[in-house]
Amino acid sequence: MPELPEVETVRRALSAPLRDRSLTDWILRSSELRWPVSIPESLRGARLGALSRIAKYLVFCFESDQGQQFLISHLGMSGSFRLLKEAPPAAKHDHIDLLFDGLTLRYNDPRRFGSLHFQKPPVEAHFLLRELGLDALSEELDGKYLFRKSRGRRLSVKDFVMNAKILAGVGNIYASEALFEAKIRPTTAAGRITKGRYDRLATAIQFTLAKAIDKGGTTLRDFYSSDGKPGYFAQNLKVYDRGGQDCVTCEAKIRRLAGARSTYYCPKCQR
DNA sequence: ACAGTAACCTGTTTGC
DNA sequence: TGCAAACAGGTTACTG
Repeated sequence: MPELPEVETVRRALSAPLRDRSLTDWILRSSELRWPVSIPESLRGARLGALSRIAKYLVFCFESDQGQQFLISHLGMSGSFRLLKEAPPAAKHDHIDLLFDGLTLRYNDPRRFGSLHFQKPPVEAHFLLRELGLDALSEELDGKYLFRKSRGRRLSVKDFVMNAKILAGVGNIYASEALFEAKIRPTTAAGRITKGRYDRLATAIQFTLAKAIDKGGTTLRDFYSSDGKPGYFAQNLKVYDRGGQDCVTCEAKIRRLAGARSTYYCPKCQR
């Protein structure tokens, strides 16, 4: 169940091995993902150029004599890409194989909340990307941006930073973690937070995401990168999934708020 | 425009 | 042990 650092980890694992390889064929065992998948015939033989990331989307840029074409993929809650030298028989939920010369890229997704779309340039015109706010790691992100966007808004600051139209790439784990770093109570209305605190929050978001990427992401249950490695940031989580445990910096106990998505915070450090 | 909720799915954990 | 409920890292669509 990947957030931005996990998607970036996957991107890094796939980029070098797949770059410049040609897509020779594909196997579509099930097209029933979040949206129906269909792979255009024009992609056959196309060479993979850059593999980039926009928020939690992986963007594969293919080049051929037909020009550029993009594969836009999202892992949803349970999607994963495995890179295989010799592909074993497909297992349950192995929906799609993309066959490159010498390597198989296999997409598995039990819950089928993930997606694959194909798009001609400009890639950012795609309906899933069109309305995204700033990427959470963008150099343009600062306290001023968050402060300006939040004026008059009554939703919680946690829901505010998780809103992809405002800030794209921050999910439930890293929202809680960044708010702890910034010492901000997650339930505070976004519109009532000062500029100075948003300065701290912008810094905390980027710091937290960067550290998680350094550790290869967070493996709580089932996240594994495309080379089979887990992420090691779970050991660095300060509040997420730590309800009832001691705060790492004071004597208070971490609280968990149940809701559509659980929120964790320290009632003493975060005011 | 905004806020809140339901919906899309399967698998695992928790509680009775 | 069995069964049901709750929960899981995401996002869109719908409602008021």
